[in-house]
Amino acid sequence: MGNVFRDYLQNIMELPAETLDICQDMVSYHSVKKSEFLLSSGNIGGYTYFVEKGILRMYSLSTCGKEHIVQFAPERWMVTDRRSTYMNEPSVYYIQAVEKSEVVFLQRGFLEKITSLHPQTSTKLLFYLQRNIMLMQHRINMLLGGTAEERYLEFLKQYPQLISRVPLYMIASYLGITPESLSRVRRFESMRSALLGKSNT
Amino acid sequence: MGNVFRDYLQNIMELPAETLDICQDMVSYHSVKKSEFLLSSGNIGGYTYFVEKGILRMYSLSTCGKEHIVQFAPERWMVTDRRSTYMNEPSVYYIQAVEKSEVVFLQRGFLEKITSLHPQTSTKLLFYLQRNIMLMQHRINMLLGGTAEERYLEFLKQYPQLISRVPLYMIASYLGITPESLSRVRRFESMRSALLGKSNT
DNA sequence: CGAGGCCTTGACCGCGGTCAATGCCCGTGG
DNA sequence: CCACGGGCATTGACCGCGGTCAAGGCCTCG
Repeated sequence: MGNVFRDYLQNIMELPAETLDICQDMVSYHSVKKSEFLLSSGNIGGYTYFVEKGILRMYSLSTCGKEHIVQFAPERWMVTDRRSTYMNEPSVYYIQAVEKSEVVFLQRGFLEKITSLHPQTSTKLLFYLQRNIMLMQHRINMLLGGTAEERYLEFLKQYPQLISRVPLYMIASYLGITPESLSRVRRFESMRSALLGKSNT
Repeated sequence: MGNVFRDYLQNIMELPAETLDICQDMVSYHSVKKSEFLLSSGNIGGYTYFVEKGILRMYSLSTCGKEHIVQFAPERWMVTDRRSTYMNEPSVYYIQAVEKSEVVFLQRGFLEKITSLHPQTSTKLLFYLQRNIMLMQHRINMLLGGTAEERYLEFLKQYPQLISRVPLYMIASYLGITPESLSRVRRFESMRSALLGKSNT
């Protein structure tokens, strides 16, 4: 198992090393190649994925063949289709590596086991989920209200690390617009900053 | 405190009555009138609201004065601006009664207290939050992909109880479209079902 | 060096937003 | 009991943002 994950559990989740050792057998460490799939639509998701290095994305495929990215998971994020994993239903999502990644696979029930072994962790875990919900609320708010341009600017603000690492057509899909549209928005942006003087360094 | 809430904690959350009694002072029961506000933008949210009867909605106001409904909370749902309540920041949301409602106010930290008193509850609580995230994932998916019509039909499927109780302009706002647009969609729907014969009873 | 993936550009078009007017329902008060 | 008024839903005319389609350029990788 990777050290990033150990670190995360011990420092962020405040989980003692011993508890972690007990659960060793519920986690495993994998290298995944760019574009490799960890979950495909139709299958049942058995794992939650913790990203040590790289980026995963979770997306669905609409009937007309379009990808909709529900979530990016860069370093220290977790991703899973909760419906599939917890309800034991076939997933409607794909989880795929955007770049070569190092990923910790957490077996279904791992987090529950940890909280039962060490109840104090549940506070942290609840907090993590709350944060997750917060972010999703905010995103819904954006999708409801913002124009293509506003959403793009908001994305830049919130995930500056991602723009350079994720292909634009995926970002477009995350924002709910087409690559063409994103391209137009970006042109306007660069024209604008050119006019205002090159105050961007 | 209302019985619905007691029921919910004891049967769904499997919380023993004694534990609940210890926390009595962290909850309070209120009747709220239609259109009354429980939280206004700019204030700090101190409570999570559990709806015993009625419907609450949480929404934001965009700069151009438009409402965006993040969530409806009918009977047995909880609603709160997690960012504000847990980060102690002024909220950007409003929480308002859609109809006359009976609401239990849970003080910040109530749920945490419960899980610390009775750790088994955390599993249930985690489950509740997971469910919440699941639903939001699904909604994001809809907002990303669906046309106005698809979103409306999906809403009908998921929340049939709400259409008759919530004014259409709020549903439009929840779907991220204008009332005019929703009206057009509904006309098409009724024309369609008229043509196909009145197989709708 | 070739091929394929990604980004951009332009022309066109349609969904859904905007604005304005009308209708409908219902609660309130004279 | 009826008249009035205000909130909500609907309709129509118009328009613009962003989607679609097709083509071209560029970079990377085999």
